[in-house]
Amino acid sequence: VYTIGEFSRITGLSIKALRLYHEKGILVPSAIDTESNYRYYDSHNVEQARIITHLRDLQFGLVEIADILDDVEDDCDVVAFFEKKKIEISTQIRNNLRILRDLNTIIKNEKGAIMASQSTEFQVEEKDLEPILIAGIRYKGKYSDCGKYFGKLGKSFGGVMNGNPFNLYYDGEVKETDADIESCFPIRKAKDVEGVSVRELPGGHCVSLIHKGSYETIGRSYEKVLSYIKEKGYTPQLPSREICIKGPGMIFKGNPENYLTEIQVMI
Amino acid sequence: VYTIGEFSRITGLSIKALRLYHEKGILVPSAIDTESNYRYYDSHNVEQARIITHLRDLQFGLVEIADILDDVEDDCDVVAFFEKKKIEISTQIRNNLRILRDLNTIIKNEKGAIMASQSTEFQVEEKDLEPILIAGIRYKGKYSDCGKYFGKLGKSFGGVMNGNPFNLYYDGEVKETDADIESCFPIRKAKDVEGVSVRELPGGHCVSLIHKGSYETIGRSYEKVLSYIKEKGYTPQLPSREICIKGPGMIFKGNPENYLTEIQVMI
DNA sequence: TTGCTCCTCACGTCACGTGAGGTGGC
DNA sequence: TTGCTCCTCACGTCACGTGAGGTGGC
Repeated sequence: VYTIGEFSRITGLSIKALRLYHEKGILVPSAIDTESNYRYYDSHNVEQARIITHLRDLQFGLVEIADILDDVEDDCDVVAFFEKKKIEISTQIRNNLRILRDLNTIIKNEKGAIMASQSTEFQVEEKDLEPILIAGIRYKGKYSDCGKYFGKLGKSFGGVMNGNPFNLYYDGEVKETDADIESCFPIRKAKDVEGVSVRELPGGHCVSLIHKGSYETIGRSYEKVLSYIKEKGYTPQLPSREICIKGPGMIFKGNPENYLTEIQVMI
Repeated sequence: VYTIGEFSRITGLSIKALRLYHEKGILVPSAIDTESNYRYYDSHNVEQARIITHLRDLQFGLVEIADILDDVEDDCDVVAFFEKKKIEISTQIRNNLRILRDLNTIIKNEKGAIMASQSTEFQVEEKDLEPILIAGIRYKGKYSDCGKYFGKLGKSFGGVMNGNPFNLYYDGEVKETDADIESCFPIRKAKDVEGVSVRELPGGHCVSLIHKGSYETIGRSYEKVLSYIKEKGYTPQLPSREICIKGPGMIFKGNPENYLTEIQVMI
């Protein structure tokens, strides 16, 4: 026979837990001193404790453990309980995997934005772009519609998105409304979705500038890009690209002063 | 402006939850009637509620949400919180996957045992056995040592175990102690482990009988098998196999009266 | 006397849910 | 008057942990 302290050390269950299990009738000491109320445990209790610990490790609650202990004396009878628990655990796992995906998406986005805002002084520069696989939805409307379309794309391509969203502008001029826009996501794997164009966007040489601040002031950055192109004697090509490096976040809207948009004009 | 009921319907947060968030300072109504203490919410609150809901979906507790809301106004600043949460969630997933594996193992074992005990009337019968890939540890000792060796094998081959554990007996006679035993598990995939023999156990024709009850009475079942073999004029071959269809369970010891052991003697 | 072990309350944690009991406007 | 909405306590859930305050034997 063991005192509660010894028994706690043997079983790895805390004294507080043991008192609780006693109170709930889950693990009753083999003897209790009527004078002092001291609890005394025996080797049969050790076996019970092993079972309880095992069930607790499998995420069973004390009430469930009590039920199992009452109804079951053989592993056979436990199968129904376990099937139920299996469903619970599977649900938890699925949910946690979703959370992990969401967290990763946000972290990746934000890290990209932080790096972009540190690494560059927002000068006009020339770049070579690789071809990329994209999914895009083309429509006539205004810039602010793009959030809606990014949302749509996100639903269909959530798992295979592979970089920041961007818009393609097919108009030669700036149009406030009725503009010809394609909202796109780089993706890892092609997939057929109704109303979405999945294709490879060709690479090439371009002139690029990162615009800092609200979208409303992007005109000034565009002017810089276009005057640079003129100066160098390049021929700008449509569509132009606007990559959303940092816009309103998934969680917070953030301060528009800190939004980052990269303008790319192919030449 | 909305009353708490309207706001609850808009945001999908319960009235009780909204009152709690108010109390905790996480989501404070834009106005409160000094007379009636009625809470009134506005569109800014709707945006706050969206953020809170999103964070709650990502398994953040209310205290963490309060911290984030205090410290953060841009998704950038949230990365540290999210990295931490990512570790938490990953740990949960790993743990849940382990639980799922454990549950599946027990369920599979018990279902097998239930089927075995229903499908047969425990008659001596002849069977053809397929060759199987096994991992085994051979030792000299007594039957009751095998639990220890099954435990060892379980640790090394936990992920690839593929059926019930069994013992091979290399002695022609029954020995209480100092018997030549190999404790084995069928496995799905070979793996090199120190002190463990991994190999294919050949198939063939055998005489089989399921023994019901404690191991101590298995001698009688053996006699039945051997007299059947003699009757038929077969030549028994070593080692004989004893498959533990149902023994002491992972959780409960169960009643030895219900233990099932299949004896197989190759001929 | 000190240190150790045991005991019994009672309260805290977490994110609410569930009443009870009452108010005010339609 | 009835039904609806809002309010404030206060208590329950879950599996313990954390004291407080006291006992008994070495």
